[in-house]
Amino acid sequence: MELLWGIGPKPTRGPKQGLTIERIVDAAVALADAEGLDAVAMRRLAEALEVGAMSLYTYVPGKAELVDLMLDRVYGDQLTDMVARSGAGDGGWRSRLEARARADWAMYERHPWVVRTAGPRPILGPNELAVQEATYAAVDGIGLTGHEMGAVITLVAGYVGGVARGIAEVRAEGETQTSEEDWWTERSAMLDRVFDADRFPVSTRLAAEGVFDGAPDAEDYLANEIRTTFEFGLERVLDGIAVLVAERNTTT
Amino acid sequence: MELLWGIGPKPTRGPKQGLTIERIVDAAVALADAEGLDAVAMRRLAEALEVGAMSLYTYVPGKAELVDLMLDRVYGDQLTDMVARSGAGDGGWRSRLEARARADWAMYERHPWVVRTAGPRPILGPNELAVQEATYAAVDGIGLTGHEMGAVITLVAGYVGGVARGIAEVRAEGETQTSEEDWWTERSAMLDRVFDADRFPVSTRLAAEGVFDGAPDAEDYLANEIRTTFEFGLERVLDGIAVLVAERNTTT
DNA sequence: CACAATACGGTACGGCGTACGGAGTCACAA
DNA sequence: TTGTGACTCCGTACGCCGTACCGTATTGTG
Repeated sequence: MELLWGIGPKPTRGPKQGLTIERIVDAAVALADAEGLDAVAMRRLAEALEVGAMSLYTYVPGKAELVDLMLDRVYGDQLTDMVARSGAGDGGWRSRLEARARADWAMYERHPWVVRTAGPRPILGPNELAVQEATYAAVDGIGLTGHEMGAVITLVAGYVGGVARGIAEVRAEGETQTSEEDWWTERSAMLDRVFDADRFPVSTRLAAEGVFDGAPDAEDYLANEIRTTFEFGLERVLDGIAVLVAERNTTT
Repeated sequence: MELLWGIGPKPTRGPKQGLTIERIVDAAVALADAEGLDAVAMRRLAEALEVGAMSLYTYVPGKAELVDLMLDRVYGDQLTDMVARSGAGDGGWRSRLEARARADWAMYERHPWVVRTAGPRPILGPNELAVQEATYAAVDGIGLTGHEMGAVITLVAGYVGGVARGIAEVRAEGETQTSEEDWWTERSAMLDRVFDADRFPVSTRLAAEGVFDGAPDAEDYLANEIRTTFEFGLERVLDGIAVLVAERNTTT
């Protein structure tokens, strides 16, 4: 996809283009941020840009490519995010990798629609490659083989993406109307009717301990809990990697 | 969603129903397995079941609910998978949790479309709850608080889901035609033109080491590598949890 | 100044989910 | 026994979607 890199022959003959790919992608990202990925329809996007629907196809071959561009765009945001944090973090691989994971997480928080794209496939866009490079650099020179480095970043990226994905729905539920309160009471009434303490002993005990509470109302309380869960898991992941790193450095 | 639990008033007045929800969900899952989630369209599904398109709405209120049912269905498969493995594994929390993760992984391998559903939200279906119960039970009684148990399973589930999601595209690419070979040579030619060794030093070195090779052809080689990466990350995750468990058990 | 190349965008096609309403089928009350 | 109302099945249609096609307007070049 040479569009991503902004290369390719530029025409001289015809009329000027009234838009730029950049503006289109910006508008698309804004639309997705505001109203979700489904809102990014060619007609709606064109309307937002005040052009005809089909005009967009002058800039972009199809919607799939547009989504690719959107993804590489938000990777770019992540890059600036990383350099902003990099000033403080110079503590070693752990803090570097942690910063990377947190930048990833911030991206998912800012752009929840990313998890809904049909798999952040290897787009090979400039920003994606830059992020990947930075991630590899974070675990470079600490005694791991190349394959291990690859596996480690897959691990971290997988974890962050997985939690983000798992959490997206909770956030999404919050955004639907249905007045939140009603939904939960209805739901839990349903659960009560069906929940069998004998079949689910551990869950029952944990519910009694209040582990599953705190979901109704209280938006930022919920957000806080999500963040806590994320941080907790991240520490475990990094601990696990630390075990490997220590092993490699003593065995050698 | 009382459909999931098979409760609710059953009518006596009208004609018999010619289908069952079970048959519909089975067909839908088969369709998704064979041709992907997009192939599960109400008309196509109805055609496969040899009924009119709108008849399905007698059984299911809408497509979203159908997808929920499909998800709880594959959770059910996972359950049988788990009891099959449980005979061997009785080594402690680690092997229990490992078995859970592997069952999850097997589900994603058997039903790649699961990662494409709009967030495996808390459906609260019977099978999902059973799986959750089993997962909680795996980490029960090892010295963790309720919240920690929750965070641990979020961690594991997030990791597995994340890697499955990250991997889905590679698998998907393999299934598209475009003759695989051409795609890669074209892609890498593109990359060569654009890849700047100065901007991406670490990636360049790793590429030279051959870390990124092995992607063309060789389907089961690739599958093997994916599995290796998954297993590797899983070990790290479990190591990280082990650190926590050890800490809790000595501090106490 | 003519011409070729390009941008713009209206119309239209096939596909999606599903609202609506009519026709046929069955259990039960009268 | 028969009427009635609940229920199933499903054809039609509506409003979305992505996008193929093509006419028209605009531009730089020979």
